[in-house]
Amino acid sequence: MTEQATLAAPRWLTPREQRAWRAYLDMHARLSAQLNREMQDASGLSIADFSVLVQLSEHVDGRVRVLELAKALGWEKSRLSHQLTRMQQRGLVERSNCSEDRRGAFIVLTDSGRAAVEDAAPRHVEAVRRYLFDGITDEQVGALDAIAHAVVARLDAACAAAGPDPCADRCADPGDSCD
Amino acid sequence: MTEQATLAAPRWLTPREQRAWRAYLDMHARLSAQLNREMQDASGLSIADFSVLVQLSEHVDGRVRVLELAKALGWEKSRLSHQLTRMQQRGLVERSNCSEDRRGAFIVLTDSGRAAVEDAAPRHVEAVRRYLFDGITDEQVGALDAIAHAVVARLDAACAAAGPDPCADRCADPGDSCD
DNA sequence: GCGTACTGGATGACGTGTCAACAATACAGG
DNA sequence: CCTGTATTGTTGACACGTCATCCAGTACGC
Repeated sequence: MTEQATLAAPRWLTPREQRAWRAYLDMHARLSAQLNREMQDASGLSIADFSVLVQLSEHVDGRVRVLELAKALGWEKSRLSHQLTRMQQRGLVERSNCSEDRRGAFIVLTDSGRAAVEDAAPRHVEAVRRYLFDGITDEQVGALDAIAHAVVARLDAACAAAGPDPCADRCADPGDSCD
Repeated sequence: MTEQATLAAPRWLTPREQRAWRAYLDMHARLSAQLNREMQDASGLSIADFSVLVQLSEHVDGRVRVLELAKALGWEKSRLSHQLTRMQQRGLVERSNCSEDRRGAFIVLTDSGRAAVEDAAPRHVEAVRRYLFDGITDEQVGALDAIAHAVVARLDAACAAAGPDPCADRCADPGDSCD
């Protein structure tokens, strides 16, 4: 930023760190925009649509409870609910009620939804490879993984420290999100 | 994903790559959510607000043309315009017209905006350090930087290849975004 | 000067994300 | 059984992003 802080000398980032941080932000913004755009153009799906469809397609019967889905994706239930509403309107999924627990709902993958995800997946993998993995070394893949796990561990720790109870919505680990 | 593709054997990610990719997605989702939440709680600003304010505060007179700002942030002009509208309503910035080019507009940092960014910055840096840099080695900082630059270079290349003209809106490099 | 093309910027529509509140059901204890 | 509490899921309000479009003003060829 501009000048030294008002009190308690904030440890500003070193030039190295600043450079890495800015590069990281830039990378993510552009990479995610590009992946989204390509998927939208090629298959009419957003990355969010795709992630949901992938989860559903990995359940044999293509039928999952909402909260289970939310946990698998690492999303808040409200976010998922909105997303499902939109996807339902486009015929990608359906809701069906659950007889064992009448509060609950099953989300069901439609044929159209299955077709969409199967069409989109190979293209998406190619894109991820093209922009990311084809451009970095095997060592860098390892570094990326290590960094990501380290950061997630720190977030988990902060979450647990802040208050064991309330974090429930966002502290779940995403089983696996896509690809 | 689930099974092999319909045609032209898509090169699926290796387990290593899958693991890294998922970890990366998870890290980014959670890190950005956390940084956003902390800034919102502590200073009432979003990361987007903050980025704009930082840019403005780095111009001596706190007065920048919209397109220049958009280029510095690496944002589309429309996104910036919406953002500025919201920020103006909250008194963080003002718009003033430009006499040299009567289409144009200057964006001016208000006192309130300056106070907000100066309050938020040290806390934000601390958070970035706490969740990211304090948890990784110096080597990993280098790796992160290298990876990010490699990816951005590939995106630039794709952008240039696709058509030198139309990419204009999103191909600009962000001068520096925050911290 | 005049028509045409380009530029700077705003706007509206719509998809997306967060938070807070809510409804309905489940369940535990008295 | 009845009452309080926790859980499942939806909704509404609002911030944010993208795309397509529009408008005013500038620039440029003639």
